[in-house]
Amino acid sequence: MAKNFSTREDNYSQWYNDLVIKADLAEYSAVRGCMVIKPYGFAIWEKMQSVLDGMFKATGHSNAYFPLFIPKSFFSREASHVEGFAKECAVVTHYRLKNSPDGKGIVVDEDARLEEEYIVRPTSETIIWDTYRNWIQSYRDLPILVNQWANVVRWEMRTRLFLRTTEFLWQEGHTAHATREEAIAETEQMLGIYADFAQNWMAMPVLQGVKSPNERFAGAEETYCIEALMQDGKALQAGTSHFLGQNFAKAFDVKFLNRENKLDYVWASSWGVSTRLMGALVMTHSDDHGLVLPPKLAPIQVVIVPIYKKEEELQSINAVVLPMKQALEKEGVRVKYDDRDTFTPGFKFAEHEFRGVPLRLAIGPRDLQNGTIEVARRDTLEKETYQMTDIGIKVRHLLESIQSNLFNKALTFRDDNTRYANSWDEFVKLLDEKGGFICAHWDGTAETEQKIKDETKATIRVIPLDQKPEPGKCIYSGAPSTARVVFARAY
RNA sequence: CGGGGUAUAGCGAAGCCCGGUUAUCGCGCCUGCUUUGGGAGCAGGAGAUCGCUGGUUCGAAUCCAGCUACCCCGACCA
Repeated sequence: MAKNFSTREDNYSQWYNDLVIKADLAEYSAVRGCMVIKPYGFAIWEKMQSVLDGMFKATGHSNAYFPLFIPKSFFSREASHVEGFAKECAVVTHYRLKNSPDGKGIVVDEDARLEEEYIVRPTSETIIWDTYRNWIQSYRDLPILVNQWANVVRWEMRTRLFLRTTEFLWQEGHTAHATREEAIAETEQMLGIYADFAQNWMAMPVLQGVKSPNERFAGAEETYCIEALMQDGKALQAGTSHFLGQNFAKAFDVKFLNRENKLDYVWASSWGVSTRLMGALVMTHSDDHGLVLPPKLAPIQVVIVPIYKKEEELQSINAVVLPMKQALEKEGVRVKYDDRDTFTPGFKFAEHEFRGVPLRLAIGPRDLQNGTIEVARRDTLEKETYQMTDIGIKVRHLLESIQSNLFNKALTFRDDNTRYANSWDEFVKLLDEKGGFICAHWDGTAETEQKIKDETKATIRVIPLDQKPEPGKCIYSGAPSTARVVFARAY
């Protein structure tokens, strides 16, 4: 499997593509820019979904579902929203096909043109706020805390598996509140949930903060984000949470009577993470031997490989493994017993390694004799032979150890690749030679940010929430600045 | 949309310049035997309208024209 597999050093983006395809996460489809997420890849996404969904429910949110199609007119209601998405919308114009007059194939029936064209949702704020108008009359109807799991379409010019596909899967939360403070609190709470998920489940350290006006969501007053650093030194936005102010309430005329019996517009938030997280997961931990998965999200946490020559040997191995597997499963460990007789042990080792299974247990005649089992961990590639007794406890400890090791490794990497620049020359040099996060002073203007982007391709990834006040001068304009922001080249 | 490239078996390639029987190789796939503690070996076998359409020719994967699709680089982006 890992034969003819690129290394990170050699060609990072080739390495990423090879990995996604050869680890069986996804493949290209017949549709340009759209991928097929394969069962193994989808199992990871399902795990992410179920954990996040639990977190949303635990904070009082409910799931609902809104239409895939959005009337074109809805989009023009909120000016900056249209501007942000107009260039990447797929549009439905007809609702019928007919046999081609020349008898060859099938054509669009021009008589079946839609009165009003539909946009395939690139995001659902407009249809949802049009709906909320009917749901909200009084402060007693608030807050509305709704999430939907859905697919969206954004017609990107260039696509990459998981990181940027024309159609992708995500969740989008849309909440409505009686006060500004409450909406902001919701926005920040969800950012916290994303950070928690990224760090404690994906083992991926993230910076939390807000976007500069240039990078803000179309229609938001403030965009919060979690930002991660990939192994090639490029930043990846892993999740966003928007404080929408009253922009959509005003655009869709959503008002409520407050406690003082006065009409007011509703305050809003929206927040989302997508299948892009899969790309983030791959690029955070994987190595030149293939995928590396944090145990908490791995579809298979432990694989057991029997080693035998004769059928009788397999029988005696089964007698030990099957009860052990059951015991592990009882403790909540996801175990696969790979007893396929059509592949050699060596092949299975390589395959599970490539697919990122955190722990591999191998057991053969020698182990049976000695009461031992060979344990190999994917993150360090270390192999060790343990006594069979109490293997359940050891496995659980090892899984925990792998989970925290992956996080610590990624954190060390990020720390090693976070640097300070105090002059323009230094900034450009660091960017070109090292990449990574660069903390620097910025004068706070969109013009300066744009110029920096034009000249270096670096953008302000995040203005950290825990930003420390520090007087300084903007690296580009020299104008005074009160604190550093984080720059990087990004996906 | 601009610039560059590619299209031959499930995948990756050779053949094309210089037209000539049955289109070649590796991986993968199928069958059998031997194997099995890091990607097994041997033997046999299946699998291709050479991207599409038309032209030149006795004869086209190969030459010519048109079309289509995909990839890479740039402008847009979670």
